[in-house]
Parts: sequence; C-alpha cells; structure tokens
Amino acid sequence: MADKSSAQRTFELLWGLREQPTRGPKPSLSVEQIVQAAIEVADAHGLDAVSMRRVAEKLGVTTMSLYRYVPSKNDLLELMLDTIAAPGPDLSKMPEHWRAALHWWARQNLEAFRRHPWLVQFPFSHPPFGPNNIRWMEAALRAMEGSGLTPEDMIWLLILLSGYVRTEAAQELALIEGARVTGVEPQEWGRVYGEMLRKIVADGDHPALARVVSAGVFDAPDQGPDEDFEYGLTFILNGVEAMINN
Amino acid sequence: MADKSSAQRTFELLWGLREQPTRGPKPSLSVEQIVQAAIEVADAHGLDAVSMRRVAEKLGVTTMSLYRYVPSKNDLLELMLDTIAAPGPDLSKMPEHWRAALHWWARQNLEAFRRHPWLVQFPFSHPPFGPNNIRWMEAALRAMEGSGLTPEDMIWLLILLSGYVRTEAAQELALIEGARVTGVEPQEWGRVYGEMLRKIVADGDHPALARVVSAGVFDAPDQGPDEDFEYGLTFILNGVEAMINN
DNA sequence: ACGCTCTGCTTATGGTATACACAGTTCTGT
DNA sequence: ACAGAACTGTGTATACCATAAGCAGAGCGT
Repeated sequence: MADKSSAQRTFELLWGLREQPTRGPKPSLSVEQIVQAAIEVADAHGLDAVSMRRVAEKLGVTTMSLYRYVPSKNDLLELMLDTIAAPGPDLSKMPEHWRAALHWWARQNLEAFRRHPWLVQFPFSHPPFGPNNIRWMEAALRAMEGSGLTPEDMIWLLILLSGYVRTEAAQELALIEGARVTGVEPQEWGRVYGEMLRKIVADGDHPALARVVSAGVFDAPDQGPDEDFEYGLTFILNGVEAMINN
Repeated sequence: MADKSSAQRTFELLWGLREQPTRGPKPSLSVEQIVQAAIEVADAHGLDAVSMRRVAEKLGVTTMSLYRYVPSKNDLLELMLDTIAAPGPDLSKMPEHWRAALHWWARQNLEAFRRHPWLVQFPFSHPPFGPNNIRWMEAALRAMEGSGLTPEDMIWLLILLSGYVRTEAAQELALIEGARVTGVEPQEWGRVYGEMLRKIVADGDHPALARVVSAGVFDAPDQGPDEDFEYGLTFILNGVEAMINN
C-alpha cells in the first residue's frame, strides 16, 4: 500500500464503488476478465510471471490497454487477492463448536493456499479489506463466538492463525517448488538439506543441532503435509482451550 | 532457490568454501564490502531499492563489477540474510529454563527484524543454512534441550516460533511503514482501517465483525508492539508447557 | 450533427538482471 | 626473463519491467 489515498482508491475498486462511464466506445474487456487472466498466469507460472505485458498478451490486447481498467499493477494484485478468496467459506458447513469451527476454517484457508501457491509469495502490506477476504474474517470471528474469548483475543487469535497457515503453506510449497524445479521427488530437498546439516554439524560446534540431525529428523520420509499441519494446529487450539479454561 | 546446483553454490558461498584465485589483478572490492553496502541500502530504502546498480554506485564501481564477486543477485540476498544474523544470539546470556530461554530467543529474533525491517519482505525460499542463521537454529534447539520435547517437536516448534516472530514483525512494521509514507501517526492507519470496517459492517451482513468493531477493538490506541508480541508469545509458550505436562 | 469523453493504441522514459566480449594486470611455468 | 593463462573491471547489448503522455477513432448526450 503506497499511501492513504491509494488505499482509498483500492478500497473503492474492490467494492465496485467506482461509477463506470456511459459515453465513448464500448470497452472490449472487463476488470473481471483481466483479473482472471492474471490469476491464471500466477497459477501456472508464479506471481513473478504476472506482468502487465503477459496478462495483456493473454487477452490479446496491448499492455497499456489494461490501465484503462486497473489504475496500477498493485491494484491488480489486490483484486487477484480478493478474487481467489471468493466466495468465502461456506458458513452452512461450519461446525458448531468453536474449536471444530476454527479447525475447519484453518483447513479451508490452507486449501486456498494449495489452490493458488503464489499466495505465499504475495506481498501483504495491510490487513484484508476486500469483500471476500472480509467474509473470511467474518467466518473466523463467527467461529469464535461461543468461545468466551474477548474481541481483542479474537483479533489476536485470527492473526496468529492466519500467520500459522501461511507459514505452514510456505513450508509445504517450498518443498514442492524445490522438487518441481530440480525434477526430483519432494523428499529430495529434505535430503539435500539434511546432507547440508550433516556437513555443518561435523565440526562439533553445534551439539544441539547435531543431536537433532542424528535423531534422523531430516531423514525420516515426510509424514505428509496434512499431518504436519494438523500437528501444529492442534497445538495452537490446545493453547486456546487452556487459555479459555483459566 | 532456483535449483539444486544453485543451492549448492550458495551453500559454498555462505560458508566461504570457494577457493579464491591467486593470479590476476588484485580485487578492488570484497564480497563483505558488497554485502555491507547492500545491507545499508536495504536498511535505508527497503529491499526493493537493492539493485545491482545502486549497490555498485554506492561502492563507486560499475554494475557488472559486482558479478566478479557474487554469482547473482539472489546470492547477494542470501549473503545479506546471513550477514545480519551475525554473530548469532549470545548463548552465555541465554536463561537456563527452556521457557525463559525460548522467550529470550524470540525477543532477540524480533529485535533483528526491528533492526532490519526489510527482513519481513525477504523472499524466504528454503530453511536456513548460512553459518549465522544456523547458529540461531542451534540456540533455539539448545534452549529446548531440557524441555523433554522430542527432536521432531523441537523442529516443529522452531518453525512455529519463527513464523510467529515474522508475522508479528510484519504486523508491527506495516503500521510503521503506513505511517511513514502517509506522514501520520502510527495509530492513524489503524483508525483508517477501523473506518473501512465500519463502512463494511454497515450493511448488516457481517454481524460477528460488527460486534468486534463496535467493541472498539480498532479504536483503542495500540497497546504497544512489545505488549502485542508478549501476548501471543506467552500464549504459545503456555501451549508448549501444556503439551509437555500431558 | 456537433462535441465531449472514452477507447485502445503507439511511443517514450527510466528502471531491472545479466550475458558477452575486451583491454589491461598479474601470477605461474618454463 | 618471458609467454601464456587467469583474472580484473568495464562497455555494450539483450530482454525484460511499470507506466506517463499523446493520438486517432468510436459512440453517447445534447
């Protein structure tokens, strides 16, 4: 977010508050089309591959045409971010109890990261305020309603949980990406890393690390991303429960 | 990390394993000088401002000269990352008990983010393997030694904790950055955001969010970054304690 | 029918990383 | 001592990037 006024502009764009013109030639594109094309590029080739030129090419127009619809690339990114959050979690499927509900919310959130791996690369610069991301926020808050947490705690827990999902997704996708580029199995990267650590601890200056390495933590085949995720999540939720009960 | 061989190359660069040439003219620069200049640029103007040209200018050489010392910009970034991690946490100051030790570690880690705000923008693409970052890892593992956690749990907790510090630092710095650019007080951004939310919840479609907003969570002056950080950290550590005791 | 506004386009500016060739410098092997 | 190899920093070139500015033509409002 460059400055306050651009935040305001982006806000209007996200909520469709900008009135569209009546005169002049009919537009050949729409904002939705452009955003969709950009998302497809990002899904297929990563966020770095999203350039105005590339998106324009995909739509068969020139680069500059896009600027008739989108004020800047930054705004396009914001629109992408909110678009993939559509339509937000299906509240009718959310479990009743706050713990199950939060668990469900986090899982849904993780799935979004899996569908759009470039999300982990996204340069978040402010809390969400697009309509769809707000729906995610609403869902999380609703999940916590019966928990007895204070509003402050709710917001804080939301931040912690979002951060956790993002960290875990980044972890998971770094493995996949490393594997994709080198053309080896996802475990390979872990093995390469393990080998690096083994070289490092050979000098004896890192006894604690050496113990962990020799315990085979980095040799064990990955127990699977879902298990990793559940592990940490359960842990966080246990903490919340303990907090509520005290 | 582009591919496996580049990972290997970066590893060698980080650990100073590349033998330097004996023939030819004396180098007028050193890798350390270049990394230092790049860090200064990043500290002063953000990670985006770090370009080969700008770093070269700062050193009074041409852009391409840098490539005699550093294989790519990516490697330069890796070197920056490890350099600001130097010399690693001072183990002699680490508390005895695992809980206090982890607390201390996380705080030290947060301070690093505060010293070098561009860290939150850093595109982490793999677990740490530079010598100084490894020392941080070693410190965290040593902190957990007396805790009774399994090696797997230790690694997992390390990831959780690192993620938490990063998320919290990002939160904190987004406020500062937003304030810096707009030239208003740090609270201003929170107020702008609160106003946006108020507009959003006016339609009645977000009851849970509305309740939180009207509870004044976004109006309350920020209780201060340290308190925020402690709040979440205490919570995580409580969770660890609960886990150990079960 | 005129004019204004809006369209998509072309062109230009100033930025990015980095590949490649080259002239000059210094060490190494003979 | 001296030739050749290796290494230095530089200049030039390629291929990107976001976006500002101006322009010809299209179509609505009057």
